[in-house]
Amino acid sequence: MGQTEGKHGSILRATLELISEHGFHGTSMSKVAKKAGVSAGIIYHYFSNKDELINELYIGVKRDFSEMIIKRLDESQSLRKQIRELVKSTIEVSVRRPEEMLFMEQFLQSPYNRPQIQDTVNTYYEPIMNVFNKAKQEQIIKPLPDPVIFALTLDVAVSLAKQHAAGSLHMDEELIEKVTEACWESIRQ
Amino acid sequence: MGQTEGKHGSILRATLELISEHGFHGTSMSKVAKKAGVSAGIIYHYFSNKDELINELYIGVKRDFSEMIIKRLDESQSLRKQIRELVKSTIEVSVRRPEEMLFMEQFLQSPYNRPQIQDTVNTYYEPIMNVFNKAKQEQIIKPLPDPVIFALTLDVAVSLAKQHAAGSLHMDEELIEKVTEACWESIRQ
Amino acid sequence: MGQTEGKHGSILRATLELISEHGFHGTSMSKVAKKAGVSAGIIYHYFSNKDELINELYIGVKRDFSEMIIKRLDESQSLRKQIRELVKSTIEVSVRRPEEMLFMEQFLQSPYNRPQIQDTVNTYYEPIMNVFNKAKQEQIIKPLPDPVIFALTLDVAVSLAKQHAAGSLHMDEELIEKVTEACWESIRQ
Amino acid sequence: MGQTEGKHGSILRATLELISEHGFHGTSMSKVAKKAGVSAGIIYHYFSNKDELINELYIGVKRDFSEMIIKRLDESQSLRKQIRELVKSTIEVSVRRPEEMLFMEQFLQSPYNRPQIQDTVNTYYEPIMNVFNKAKQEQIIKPLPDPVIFALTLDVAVSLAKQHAAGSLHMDEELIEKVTEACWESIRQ
DNA sequence: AATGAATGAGGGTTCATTCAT
DNA sequence: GATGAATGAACCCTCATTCAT
Repeated sequence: MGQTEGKHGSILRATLELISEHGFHGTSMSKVAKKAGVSAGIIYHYFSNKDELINELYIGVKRDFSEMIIKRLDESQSLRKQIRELVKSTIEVSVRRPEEMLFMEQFLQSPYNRPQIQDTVNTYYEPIMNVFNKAKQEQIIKPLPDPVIFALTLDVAVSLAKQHAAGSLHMDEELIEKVTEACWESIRQ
Repeated sequence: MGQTEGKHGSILRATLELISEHGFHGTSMSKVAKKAGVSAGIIYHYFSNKDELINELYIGVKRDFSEMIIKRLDESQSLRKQIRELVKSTIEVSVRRPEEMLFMEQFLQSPYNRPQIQDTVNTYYEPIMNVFNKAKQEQIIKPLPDPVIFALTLDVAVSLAKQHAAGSLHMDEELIEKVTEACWESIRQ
Repeated sequence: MGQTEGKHGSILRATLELISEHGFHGTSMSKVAKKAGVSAGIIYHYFSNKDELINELYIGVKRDFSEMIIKRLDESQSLRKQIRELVKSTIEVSVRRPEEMLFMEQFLQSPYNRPQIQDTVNTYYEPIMNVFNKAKQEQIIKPLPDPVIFALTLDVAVSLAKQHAAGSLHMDEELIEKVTEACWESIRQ
Repeated sequence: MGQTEGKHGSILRATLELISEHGFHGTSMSKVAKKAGVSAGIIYHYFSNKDELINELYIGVKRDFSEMIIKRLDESQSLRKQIRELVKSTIEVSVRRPEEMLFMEQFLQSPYNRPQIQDTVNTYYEPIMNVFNKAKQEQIIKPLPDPVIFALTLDVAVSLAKQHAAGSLHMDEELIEKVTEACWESIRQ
């Protein structure tokens, strides 16, 4: 792993794994170094400090997630189908990548989360926002504020993926379909 | 504050405020002591260690929340009305008590959260669970697993309260009504 | 126990038991209070501080031991018999009272042990010293300095009792007899 | 001192000096750091915690002592001479290295002393045990249990060195010779 | 005489960060 | 680029002692 992605990547990956498993509290720079197979000092060559390491990780993970979800969008389809696809993709991606998902959830509740970071990250989600906004304009879904639309769809998706990761719920294809339907019904006009 | 509730209460309150504002990482026992207006040592007279302090705080807050929500239930009303009331109450309580809400959200993502704690806490929510389960039996709402029903209703409520607290959304009475309606439509049969 | 000996005695006894079992490090004033069944504060009514508590305990135990040993002396017997009796008594008393013995051994190696304490305590052992000194004058035993004579007899006795308490050696009557003989042979003229 | 032996050695030496002078209670990690001329944190780079630091120190000192004593053994000599040499060496080494000797005595009476440590340390003393055991087999000394033989010889030696270090006895060459003779007579057949 | 809440210094230990090599 | 020894502040917690009641 360390060979193909370089030290920069090894450090990010080690940080991700440690935080997703042991939380921010249990993730010291020296543990990151050990897990990444590098010296403690070299981390500061690639990242100016712990804050930047974690912020960069968060932004990268967020971009990866948005890309994976956007990649599945098919603009030739109806907005209704596109929105349902967004919900489904979010669940599936979050279930398939539990470490990244758990890390993002922890980040949101941590002091590392600053408004400026969210501003950066939100730009990645603009294509997704656009789908919802178009649907709002065409009066296909309810005229609710963006954060509410998100809470009713994508936040629900992540919430379920978290329970799947915790083992308290098994998200199979059938259940994903049903949940997607439920989310859709909450926002449809 | 310290005068009316005693040191035990001052310590819990100081802990709540610090964690809701600066997170677990930024909440040291000495800061708790300073904020509570007591010496560092006396905390260990009331709580055997930091874990117990935080667990006791969490359990207490969780009980308060469940009581405030359950208090509003009126069993003489239709299950549909009761469920909508549950969603509304959860939003309103979470909006009215942002510190407690943020603390609980942080707790869930922290290493302090252990299964045994959730077992304890879940008993407080049984009356709420019962409403949903009766509605499922009477085929008023969809036959989805409990965690899914929760994700589509109460989790959405907290998610919105969090955005309200962050200032990225203003939850007024009208919006609460609309959201309640949306949540209801996601689970209705 | 607490009833018959009073608080003063309960505190001393609790201190003895705690130190013999857990050492000085593991013996806090609050543990002493709990074990003695008294409040932490009252200890300072009977003893001005921890040092005095421990010193008083040491001096008392030392006096008890010396008395038990001296009580068995029979001045009508030969000096040879008297000296053998001293060794035997020391072993037997130390084996029968392991807590006191272990406490004294710990005390000697602790910072509580100050020359002035030993001066006090040595007066209790004067009758014992006198037996050895008379034997030296009558050239029954070797003309070695007092501390050497003690090391070859009473210190050996305590050393064996310590091993007995640790379980690495069982001191029965037969072995005590043999050891007494060995000690005697080391100092006899 | 720190320059020639490195920080690892400075820390061990500082620990030894502090414990021999002020006991375990008076030896905090920060005092060790100050005396060793290092920061408090670096100690944990060389030793995983206080226990390991002290255990490693004890084992090292014990090995040094056993080596110094064993080095003087001459197997070509009679067992009687060898045993007398063991007693003499033990006294001399203990007198020459009072800090190490006092540290070892404190260690034995401390909670750091665990059976496993003694097992490790006892292997260093096997060559010494063998001399006594051969003498027992050849019926040169009494058939007493090993711990008793030790109490009558090596323990006496340490006991005398302790008094020498305390200033209550001066062990010169002539006295060492006499004591060696006395010890020998206590165990000879 | 007696309680036990309260203090605050000090305990062992961890950790982000730096810097000589 | 890379190492890992080194720092020192901060962490959680314990404890002898005091004092209002």
